[in-house]
Amino acid sequence: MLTLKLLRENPEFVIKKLAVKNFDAAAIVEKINALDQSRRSLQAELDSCLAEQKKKAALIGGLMKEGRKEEAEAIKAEVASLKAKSSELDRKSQENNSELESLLVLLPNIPCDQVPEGKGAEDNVVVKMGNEIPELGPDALPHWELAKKFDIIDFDLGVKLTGAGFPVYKGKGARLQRALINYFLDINTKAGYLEVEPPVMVNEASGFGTGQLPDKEGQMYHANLDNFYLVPTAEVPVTNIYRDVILGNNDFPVKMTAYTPCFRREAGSYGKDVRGLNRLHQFDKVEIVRIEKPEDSYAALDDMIAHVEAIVKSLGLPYRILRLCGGDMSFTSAITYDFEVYSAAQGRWLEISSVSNFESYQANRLKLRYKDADGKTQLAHTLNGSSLALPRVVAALLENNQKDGRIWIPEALRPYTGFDYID
RNA sequence: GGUGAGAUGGGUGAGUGGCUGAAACCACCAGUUUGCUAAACUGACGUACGGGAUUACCGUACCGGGGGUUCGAAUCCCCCUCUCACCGCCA
Repeated sequence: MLTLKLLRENPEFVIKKLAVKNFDAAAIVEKINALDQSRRSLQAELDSCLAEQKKKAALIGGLMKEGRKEEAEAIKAEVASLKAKSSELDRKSQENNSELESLLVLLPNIPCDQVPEGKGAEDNVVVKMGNEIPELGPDALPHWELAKKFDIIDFDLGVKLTGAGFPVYKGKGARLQRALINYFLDINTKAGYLEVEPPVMVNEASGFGTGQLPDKEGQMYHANLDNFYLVPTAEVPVTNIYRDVILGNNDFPVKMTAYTPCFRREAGSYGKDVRGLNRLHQFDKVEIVRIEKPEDSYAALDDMIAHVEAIVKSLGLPYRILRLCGGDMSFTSAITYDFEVYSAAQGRWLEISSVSNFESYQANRLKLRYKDADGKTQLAHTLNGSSLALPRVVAALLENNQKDGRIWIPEALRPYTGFDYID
């Protein structure tokens, strides 16, 4: 959520910036500011009415004790009429504020200055590329064929047990998953991220805190008997650790990492782009989350990007880093960098990480604040990124490293897998 | 699943109708004392919104959440949620 203060003090700025996200905010901003205005005047009126009510009611006890019954009764009558007035004002202001609130959540986060303009994926800017794209022979197979050939991932069995998008990893396939998770967690903790193992189901308040609810309700699996949601990413439980928290000025930086399975309904996405590991309903991901002071958040973002890049580099996968354009960014993000790896047999770039700074947008919803050096309470900044999401890493590893009838495991990973190749 | 107890500020915990935005203690913060540490003493110590000469100040709301009774509710009533304990079951 954007803050009312910003909208009130700098509406033109907000409108201009949201245009970068192709969002026409003019009408909403104007409405919000009108409602904000009435919110304040209603509250001022209500407060003074309540103050008078309170003062008068307090007199009654004393008058009764002194036996001045008639005076007491007179005041009672006055209070009664004040009460009628204040409850009417209260009703009005509640109505006003809930309308305000419902408009406020419609506004996406404003993109920061570096975000390029653009409509969609084709307008994203490639800021960096690394590692070589391998030359594969004409008999190279896509990963779903390789998975079958080596019997390491069984999509059909997943269909039997659950449904499409819930693969079963077997043998070296399963071991590879475990190796990648441990490898990523080890790198992250070495870089100072605290390892956290959170619940994979969250309550409604947590879903709201990070912005999945109410807008993306249909994208999460819902355990309706208990009203819990299966997490679509570790970002949700991990960031919510700091919901309703006021940090001290010296509690920074907060750096956390977590592995969780992620569950996504992916309602409405079908077709060839979702084949094999490209898009799943359940997948494994290691996430990093940071909470920073506003003045430090962009340095933290750079640090996270370098960190994720080092991991991708170490796996030897050809990668590129994209700065997403306004039209392709998420609702809540101020800036997002996507990491993609090249999956050679498919001939496609696959997104394996998304690193974002949310500035104070999430923090405002989460009520995540800190006391600055002057003792003032301010909203903190939140950031997160995948480091990394497994399935597409696996897809690219399988496809790019097929050679001589084997799939070769990158050096860095071998201590974790315990084998050098899959055959 | 059964039974019972409970939810008060960062923590422990007092408070059964007005003098309680809330005792006391602990923790935290600032200061004094001190060779250092510790201890002792002094002071400050919730959040949000609003008003305002916009760091002093004032008002209102908040004692799990919602509703009700009353001139007045942390305190009485109703509903909901959650937590804990014991029993049963169980990785």
